[in-house]
Amino acid sequence: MSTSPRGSGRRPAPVPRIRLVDVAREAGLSKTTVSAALNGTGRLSDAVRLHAQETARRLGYRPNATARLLRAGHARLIGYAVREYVATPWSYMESPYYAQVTSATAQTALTHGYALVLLPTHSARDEWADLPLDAAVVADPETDDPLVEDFLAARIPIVSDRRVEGVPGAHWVDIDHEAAVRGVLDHLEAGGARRIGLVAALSTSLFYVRALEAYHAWCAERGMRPLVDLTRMPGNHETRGAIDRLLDLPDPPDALFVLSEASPPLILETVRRHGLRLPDDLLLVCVSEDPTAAQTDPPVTTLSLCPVEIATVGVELLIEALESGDRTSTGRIVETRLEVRGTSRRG
Amino acid sequence: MSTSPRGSGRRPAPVPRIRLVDVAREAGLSKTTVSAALNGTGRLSDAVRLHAQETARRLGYRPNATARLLRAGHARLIGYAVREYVATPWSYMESPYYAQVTSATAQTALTHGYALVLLPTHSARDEWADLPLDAAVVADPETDDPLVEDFLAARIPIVSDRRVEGVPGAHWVDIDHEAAVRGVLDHLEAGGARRIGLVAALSTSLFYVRALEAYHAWCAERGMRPLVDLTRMPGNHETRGAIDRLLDLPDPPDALFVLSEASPPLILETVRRHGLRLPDDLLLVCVSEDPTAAQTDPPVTTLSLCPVEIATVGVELLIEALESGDRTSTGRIVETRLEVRGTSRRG
DNA sequence: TTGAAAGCGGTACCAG
DNA sequence: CTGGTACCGCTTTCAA
Repeated sequence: MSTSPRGSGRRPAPVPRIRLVDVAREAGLSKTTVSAALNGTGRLSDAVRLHAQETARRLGYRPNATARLLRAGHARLIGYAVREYVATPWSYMESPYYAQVTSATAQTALTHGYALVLLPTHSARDEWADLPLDAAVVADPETDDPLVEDFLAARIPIVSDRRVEGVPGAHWVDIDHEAAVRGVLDHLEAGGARRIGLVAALSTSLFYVRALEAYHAWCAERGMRPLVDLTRMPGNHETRGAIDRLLDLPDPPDALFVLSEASPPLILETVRRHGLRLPDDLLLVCVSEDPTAAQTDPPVTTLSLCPVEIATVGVELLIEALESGDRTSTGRIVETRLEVRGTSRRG
Repeated sequence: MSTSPRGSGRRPAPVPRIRLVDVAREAGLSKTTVSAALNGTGRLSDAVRLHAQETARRLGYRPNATARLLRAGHARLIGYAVREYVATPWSYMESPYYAQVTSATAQTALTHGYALVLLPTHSARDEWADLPLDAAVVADPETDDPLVEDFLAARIPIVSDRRVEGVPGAHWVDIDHEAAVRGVLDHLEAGGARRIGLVAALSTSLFYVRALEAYHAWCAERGMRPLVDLTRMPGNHETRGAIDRLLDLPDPPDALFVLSEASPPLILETVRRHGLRLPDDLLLVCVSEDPTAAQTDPPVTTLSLCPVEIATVGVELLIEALESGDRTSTGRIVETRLEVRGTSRRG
């Protein structure tokens, strides 16, 4: 009989969970009527509606989400993966930058009625193939990222923070790296810097690559000798080593532009060990989203890559495409923001 | 006809997505056979299997995740919400503590084949009722948290980091607050502290409440005069104000135990503005998961609340319960860890 | 105003 | 070795 406990499953299955039919039977109504009563649809008499609702409540009925989704044809779920940032599969969360990207992504998705599913950094197809994703956000994809290609092949629209033109279903947000770097260098130059040292991570990350190019171009235009120290990885420890090397040079820089994400107060401490005062002896600008930058003495000037804007714009682009069903690629450039504070402002 | 494009949906619906039947028809086979071929189940001839697979590949077939889930009866999805930490709905991500809880939760879930869905801090039932959650992790629930009650009513097992005994479907991990606080105080006393000042946030959070109780009890046992400064909220700014007040006292403490999460290098800077050297003039222990604590000079002694262990144990408890179908409450106490570093070690 | 029945897209029995 | 068919739980015509 169809009323027998379903699924001769391997479990004891204490209470086989109340289904719509169970409520219907108990209430002496049909599935249809109960469904309509519970969803506020259809035209039912108040008495019947109330009776159905009451019965459902009494039995502790909860609709099966999966069944609804199957019917609805979408899950209102968006996948979220951070690529390339790969100390460990989830370490990106401890970076202020990604913390902001992640929370803003979740927030924006939510306001549009979508929930975010966290995907691991190294996710193969089978990690998400069983998830009913409507769309995906891929932060910092690699070039020809297989994850991206899989999503696209599955006709799951994506958004990434890397400009990609003309790929159907692929949307993007990006920043103008060159303008950002030049903005900082111009600012330092205006503050009196004659020799600007750059600390970056030796990474395939497009951000570093493009920023370095912009730096070299900017220096060349002025006949300024470039002065770069590349760490092998981002992070506090390596960054401090790089700063030490630069400041120990016989001809040390009078300004520092630190691209590799490091803790602002720690950078301050590192500089001070060399007996330098900021901003008098050295101008300093860091790329950082760490709010402590504003709380040190003096506060640290930072270049913000605007993770919140990137995430917000990206998700909106994505959802717009999703809900219009339009797979033509869209994209936007987001502005970076130079927060001028004490370490780069003299007098 | 059943072959007509489904769903006279309001969208243009460019390519109505390939279904299993489409592949079957194209391959001249039945749904069953194609399904078996693709899933590696059943006993099929190699020729047929290959043909089915090839056809599926050629048409770009992707199984519908929702339909599979409906059949499977579970979604392998775990909801994740952080409560009570409520500057803004997602701000917890910027705290090192929660960053670690979150990533460890995701990691552990993943290794057991579950994905994590981010739920907003203030989520009402309708925010997740349509999500096919198998279980949920609720970090820092409030007392009688409605979210918890909703999950339980929906027969969705949960785990939280608050001890709760005997509630079916509710599992927990917790730390021994009293032992943790006493451990720190004993350590400071052994280092020569005669008067230990405490900085905590005025919060309903159980952690602060229990820690304060333990502190007062410990002081009473020794006839030591308690010295507490409560900030209204956790965070760097308020914490520094509290430290300033304590150190400006006519009879200032010779040791500080900072419970309210604040950036270790910033705390160091604050103390130094009072002309104090660490650890000679002042011993310092902070509750913090911030890795920069180990990188300052001197490095800062911290009490770690072990977010990674809490998350790992919690998720394992949860999944064990989930997969055994056993709703009897389980729980575990996790040890905290005192990382003794330069600011509390003299000589 | 109510209910029967047809799907949503797969999977897994069995019978052939 | 293969395919018909029931079914997962719900929503939505459509007919009564």
